[in-house]
Amino acid sequence: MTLLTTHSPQQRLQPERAEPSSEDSSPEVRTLAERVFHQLQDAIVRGEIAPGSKITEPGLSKTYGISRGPLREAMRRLEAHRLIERVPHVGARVVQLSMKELLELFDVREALESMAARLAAENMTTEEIAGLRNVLAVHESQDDLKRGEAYYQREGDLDFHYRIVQGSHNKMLMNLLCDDLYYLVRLYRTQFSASGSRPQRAFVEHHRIVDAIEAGDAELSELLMRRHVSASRANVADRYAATLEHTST
Amino acid sequence: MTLLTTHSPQQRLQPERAEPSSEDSSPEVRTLAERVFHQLQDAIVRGEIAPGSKITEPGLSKTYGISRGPLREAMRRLEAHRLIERVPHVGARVVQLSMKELLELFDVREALESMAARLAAENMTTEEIAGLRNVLAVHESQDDLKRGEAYYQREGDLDFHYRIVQGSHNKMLMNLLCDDLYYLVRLYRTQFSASGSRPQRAFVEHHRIVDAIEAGDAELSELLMRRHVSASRANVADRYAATLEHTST
DNA sequence: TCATATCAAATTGTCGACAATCAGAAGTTG
DNA sequence: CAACTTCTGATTGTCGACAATTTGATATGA
Repeated sequence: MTLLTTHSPQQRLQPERAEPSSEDSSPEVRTLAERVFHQLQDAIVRGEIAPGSKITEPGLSKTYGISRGPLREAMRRLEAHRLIERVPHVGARVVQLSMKELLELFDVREALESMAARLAAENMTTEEIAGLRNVLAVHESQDDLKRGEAYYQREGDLDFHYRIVQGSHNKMLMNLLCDDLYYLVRLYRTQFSASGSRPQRAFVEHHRIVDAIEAGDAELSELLMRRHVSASRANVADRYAATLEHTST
Repeated sequence: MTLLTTHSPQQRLQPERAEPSSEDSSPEVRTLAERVFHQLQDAIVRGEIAPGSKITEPGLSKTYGISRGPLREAMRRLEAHRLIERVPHVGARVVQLSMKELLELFDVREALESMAARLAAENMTTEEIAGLRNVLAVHESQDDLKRGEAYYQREGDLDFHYRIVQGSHNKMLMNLLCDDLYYLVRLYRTQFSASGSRPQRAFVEHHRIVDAIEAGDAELSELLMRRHVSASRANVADRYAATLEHTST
């Protein structure tokens, strides 16, 4: 399923673009380093490269058919995004997640996303709010169809948070959350594979948040988003504690 | 007190460096790419490389006496830290700051540092708190000596915030604030060179925050830190507005 | 048998050279 | 004289090769 883009000696930047799903060519795929960065990012987040596994430059170089130069630049970017860990003269491996770090990530998200919700209540346009409501509608209908299924709920949930961050109109916040942390969130979700969680309650919370944003109530938006993330964190922590007790007892 | 690990038996580059201020050799200077990354980071933050100026690979390569390979990796890291901006096939330039982005940075700091203060109140050890108080003492004595002077107050202020973030014992928070944002804060301070600000009031606020942390009052610590950062932001915004009116009127 | 020292294979770090692309100067034409 | 085209110079992107370092395996000794 991994679409291998054969180098295409001709065809520099044909205006034809058909793939709607693969978004690896929209922003910056004019260089090999950028392309392999996005490919590796996807592969890691999807779990196609095992977490904790060592990745070697000659190996990847051969796999992706490029030289080690651009590859190393891509790895440097992955390192900066905390998706891989490197040790000089030793090598790199896909980041390995601990429950402690996952909870740390939730704390950071709570801080940043509550701020995002506050700013969104102040700055979001009516069009953006409409789009946000639409996301909730799609989200909900899909949940009607397949209620236990968590996959679509997954992306829908991220899409919801994503749009609120965009609505903050704060570029720095957008970069931090969307470019850095959300990839980590996806990684954690695939690694702790299940962690499906409280869909109904999350729905209600999402709606309340949008209501507050639409009303322009910055304080309430912030508070609700803080609680929403905090509840997710508590849910994950509880499940983890239950797992521990279950195995030990 | 930064432990210098003298490695280099050959020592190709500068045989001796006596600068006590340059702390470029503590964590990871085993490779040229790491070294030039820290050197460039310092040079940019200090304003030695003009903001907005275009930086060219052959130029830097010659300046630092290394090949373009490691240099490009260093630049990729600088790009990830938002200290330079790159355009494929065109070039890179030192980031140019706008007041809008500075205010955005303050919003992000407000969110993250208030969370850090909350966690610090819960997790900081007595030794760490003692160190924090010591920073305030040094801070204050220097202010007694040279009250108008803002330079030492500068670093002292950052040191204060730095230690609280460390005290949160949240690695992700530490990385985000200390490795990414604080370099941006320094850069903004040198670019908006003055922005000396309300030292007395900041002193009081710092003390109150430490009091709350020492008392283990997480909620209060968070609130005070939020107000502290918010006040700094307002101060900068006011000065900027005044500057605008002054020039236009 | 276990511990230590030596060594070899593989991997990472670095370099110089070539190809692709862009920005600006020069020239041409209406 | 202005606008467009062409071209040249420089810069960026990519590659393959060499040097430096690490890891694990082998051999040696107590």
